[in-house]
Amino acid sequence: MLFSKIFIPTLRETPAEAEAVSHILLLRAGYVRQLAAGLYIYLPLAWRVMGRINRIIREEMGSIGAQEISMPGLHPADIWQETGRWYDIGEEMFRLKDRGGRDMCLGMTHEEIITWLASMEIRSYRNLPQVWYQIQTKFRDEARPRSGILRTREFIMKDSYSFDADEAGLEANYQKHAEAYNRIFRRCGLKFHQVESDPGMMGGATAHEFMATSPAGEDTVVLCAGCGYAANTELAMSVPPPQKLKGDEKDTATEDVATPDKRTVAEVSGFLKADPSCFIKSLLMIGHEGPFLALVRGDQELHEKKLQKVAGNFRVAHKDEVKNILGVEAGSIGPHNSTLKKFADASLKEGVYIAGANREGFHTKGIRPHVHFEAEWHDIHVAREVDKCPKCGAGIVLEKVIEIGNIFKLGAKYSQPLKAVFLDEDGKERPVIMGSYGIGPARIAASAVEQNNDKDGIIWPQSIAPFDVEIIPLDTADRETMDTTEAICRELEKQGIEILVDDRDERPGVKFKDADLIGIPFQIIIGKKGLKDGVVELKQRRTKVTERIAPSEVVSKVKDHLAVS
RNA sequence: CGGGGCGUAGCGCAGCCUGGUAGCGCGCCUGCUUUGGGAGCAGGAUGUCGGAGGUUCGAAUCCUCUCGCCCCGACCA
Repeated sequence: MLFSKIFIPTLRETPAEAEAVSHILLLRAGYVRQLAAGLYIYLPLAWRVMGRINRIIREEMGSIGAQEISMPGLHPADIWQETGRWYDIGEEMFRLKDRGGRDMCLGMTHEEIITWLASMEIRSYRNLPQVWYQIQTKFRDEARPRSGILRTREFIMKDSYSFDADEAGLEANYQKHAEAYNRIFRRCGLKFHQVESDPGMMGGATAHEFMATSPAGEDTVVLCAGCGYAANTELAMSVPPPQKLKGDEKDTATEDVATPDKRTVAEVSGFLKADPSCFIKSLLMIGHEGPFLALVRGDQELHEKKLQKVAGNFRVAHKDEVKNILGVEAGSIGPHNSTLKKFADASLKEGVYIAGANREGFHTKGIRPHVHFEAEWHDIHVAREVDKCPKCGAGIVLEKVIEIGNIFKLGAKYSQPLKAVFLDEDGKERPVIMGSYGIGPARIAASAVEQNNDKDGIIWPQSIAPFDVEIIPLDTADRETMDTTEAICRELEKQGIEILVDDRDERPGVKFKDADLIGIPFQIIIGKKGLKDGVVELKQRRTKVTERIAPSEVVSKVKDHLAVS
């Protein structure tokens, strides 16, 4: 491919709206352009990258027996009404009416549609198992699209769905997908983790996410080097360090102390000269069944999602509600002498604590769990790096990550309402057991850029680079330079290696800068200087290491490099 | 949806506070020179100052409304 014939609008300066590294580089290197918030146009280079990623996905999906199909992006509402998601999902679903006034929506995922298909076509256990997938556009009216192509309102997703007769079959398909996903992300050159995740609204018991390491990520995972425990912080357990007592705590008696104008844990902690871990943070929440207290240790933060899982939907009480319900300001709440229902972090099961006295300007010392208050105990704190692994006690590490794939065991969650049933060997009708499995190819691309770049631009992993090699003839008017370029080009193409030739009549500096920015892993630089010595230069984008070699040897050298990378 | 920021030439920005003929750099076009890391010189083109309304003799600048984009948070099947 000739540079002059492919549209690569590189930018010298960074567009103001870009913040994330991948966003900046994909814009600057001429890969994408933004149409509106969360809507992107993929230019030729980006589309080639997507093509390579999707090819890897197709190969690996094929290897586990998945069959590619294609489903509409426009859906009738009634199927979504049958599963209830038409009503459960709010503004995130794009809804519209057709000319006949029928309710429609743009598909944000395809469980409903594929289950409808299964309900129509699968009759017998003999038809099972099936694994169907597609690489197709999804629509989600995100509250806040962000970070370039990382979170968009329209995006391509590889989604597959497994149909089995029983749980054992699901387990097998789930494992196959997990293995295929590991191969896909490894082949795409990503650093990633497979972690336990919250099944959330997808339903089902088991779910894992595939997370690419990146500071631009929206999620955080907890990783244990000791035993391999890995989980999204939304559900990751962790054991906090022991409480730091001063040693002068009294046995059982509680005592109120004046703490004028001190509200936050930090303020009271400094005032009373006690470590934050000696405090109970009490937060008033409004749940479906009325107000309740959430309790965490003073040195910890409450994880609202974890609490939601055990307490149901809730919201933080407003200032005036705190005053009305408890009679004191937020800084003076305590768990003792309160009759409200309480959810407490498990770390509060033991120890002696200071908490708000439930009267203005005072805190109570000497509060003991079980003695002075009872609660429902759960891990509801935000994991920190000072915490220990819940499985093996070793230290844990927190990492920012981008979600690039997920796998869910759905069970009968969709097959039941949509009546996707089959007759088993005994002639008994049973719901199909399902799993659903997603990958975001654009997020793979963005993650690859996030993980592989330097001050000069992108450094693509070989497997998903838009081209394998960029050839840079420095003087396009020079006969020998162009003859050599064409000869090398022909040989490389014969080997199935994809090449971009910068045939533009530009100064060498411009070509070098653009080549580094675009990030094709190898550059072959052909200039008069080198040809005088009978050599061309083979440069690795990542290391900037340059080898001077004879034109006749370039092809085999490139093949050597491609083989190892 | 809550909080913050920004909309001025293709891109990056200044001008706004304190109203008075809209500027700079890069890019673009022409010519000459140059040709191994975003060239030099000379000449040139380019603006509904996001939009609407208002104040004023006069608005990019002040006021009101509105649209869009970005960031933080909430949300995220």
